[in-house]
Amino acid sequence: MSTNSDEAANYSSSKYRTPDGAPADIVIFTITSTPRRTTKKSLPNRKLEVLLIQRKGWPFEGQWALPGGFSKETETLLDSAKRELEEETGVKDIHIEYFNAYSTPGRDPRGWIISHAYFALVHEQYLASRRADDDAADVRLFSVDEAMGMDLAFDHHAILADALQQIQSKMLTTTIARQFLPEAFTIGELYQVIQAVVPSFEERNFIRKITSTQSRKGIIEEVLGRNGERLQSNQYSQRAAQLYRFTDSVPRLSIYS
Amino acid sequence: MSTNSDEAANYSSSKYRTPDGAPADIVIFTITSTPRRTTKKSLPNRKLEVLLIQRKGWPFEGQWALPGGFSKETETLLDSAKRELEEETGVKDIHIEYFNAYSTPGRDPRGWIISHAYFALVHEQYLASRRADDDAADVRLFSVDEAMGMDLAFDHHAILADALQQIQSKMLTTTIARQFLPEAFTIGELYQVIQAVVPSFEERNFIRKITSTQSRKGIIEEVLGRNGERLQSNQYSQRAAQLYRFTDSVPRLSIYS
DNA sequence: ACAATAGTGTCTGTCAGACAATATTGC
DNA sequence: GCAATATTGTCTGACAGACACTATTGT
Repeated sequence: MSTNSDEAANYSSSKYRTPDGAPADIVIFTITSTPRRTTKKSLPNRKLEVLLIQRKGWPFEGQWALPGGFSKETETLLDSAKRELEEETGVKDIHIEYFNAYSTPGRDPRGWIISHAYFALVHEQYLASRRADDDAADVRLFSVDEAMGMDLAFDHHAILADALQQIQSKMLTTTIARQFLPEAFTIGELYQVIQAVVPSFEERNFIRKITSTQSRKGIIEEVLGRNGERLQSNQYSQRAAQLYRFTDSVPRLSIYS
Repeated sequence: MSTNSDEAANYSSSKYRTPDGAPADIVIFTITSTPRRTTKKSLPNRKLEVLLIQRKGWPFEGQWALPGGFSKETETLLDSAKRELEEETGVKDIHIEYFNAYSTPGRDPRGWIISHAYFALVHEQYLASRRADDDAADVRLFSVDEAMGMDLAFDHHAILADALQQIQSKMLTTTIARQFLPEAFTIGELYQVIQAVVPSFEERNFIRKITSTQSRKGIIEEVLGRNGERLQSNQYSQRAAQLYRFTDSVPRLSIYS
């Protein structure tokens, strides 16, 4: 009876056509804040942005594309995506999530290449250095609206569209909003983050629902100081606002109950 | 300036290690009904089952595994998965959905093989022929509980576990229950299907919530005959029950509203 | 009559949605 | 005082959750 390695050697001698690569592409989202021009303290304008790179070589030379790179045999796709993310942004240990694979024949002129798409959520402070060298760079943040209107390389337009749908859905059904916020935040900030990702979101009694509705009360909690006093912030307003943090509770949703 | 094909030819001469295949594996779920032994009409027992095949050759010869097969350069992964699904079950045009990729190095002794996992939901009537030749077959339905306790080939245990989590989540947040039900069904049947997939689901006032709660009323509707009379069924009960069908409305859930 | 499922009555406390009103405080 | 945001008051109709109760009909 033959050993495994014999069989493997035997197997690999087959002449099936095999893929020419398995890259991971990453849709890196961030929310940028720009102060409003008012005489009083006010909430900043927040905008959902996505990081694109300008391609240097064939194919699609000069066009903007999602950052990505070929994965290696010795790593998982997630490792590959994380590596790429760190190369582009300099940060690691960031929320990153797989969402789809793209395999339409001919999608990549280099050959049979199935791309694996991740999205990552990065706090804007981590991208501060990037934003300094802004105009002439080959790595830039674009507003999502703008990016959706561009002629991106490969099928990256479709990938971006899918990623956007993902993040919008997850923004409303999970607590990923925390990825764009500091540990302690005000209700106003949270509301803005949700609206930056899902512009159609509107909830008149937001503060009331999230703080005093029994069924939703669990997802955030008041931040208390060491003496049990409630910590507040007046960073964005004259009147100080209560600070909250996300709890560890995982919301469960159902259309049937 | 060189043409694209020149560049492609030039590019493909690179000697990067490339994957040895990109298979699609499919977790095929169905819900089987077995009549209860009662003297009166009664609802059947429903059980969530998954289709497994017994491997014929190296590697993992003799072990049970998820059905799957290598995709080709000329098809998308979805096409490949659909083809495989039809080969195993004889049915097509069935709900099939991508949910993850598996790329841990060494997961497949045949080489560097990234597997793409789909789940499919098949109405039990389509698998009726399979169930005839039951015991000695190399293709069989297992209850999910049983399958989760087996030593499956490759990392198929993890894939199955992920698929189960997916389908449970989607059962409660989307209308995939329709895939396991006839066009017109009773509330009792719907309740059973949900419970077959999510055993912990329990909703005392189920009929009331789903039929008369304003916010949920849209997802199913009464089935009416040609004269506007309400159609009922007494297949499973002495007292006839109103028939319902799913509407086309897509439920939107949010933890913030 | 009875088993098995289908569906309604009723009650209490909570929530949703709308909008007005008040609170706070740097400028 | 004013602007800008934060937070509470108040009201009505709808819903949630619990449980008891009635309805239907083949066997």
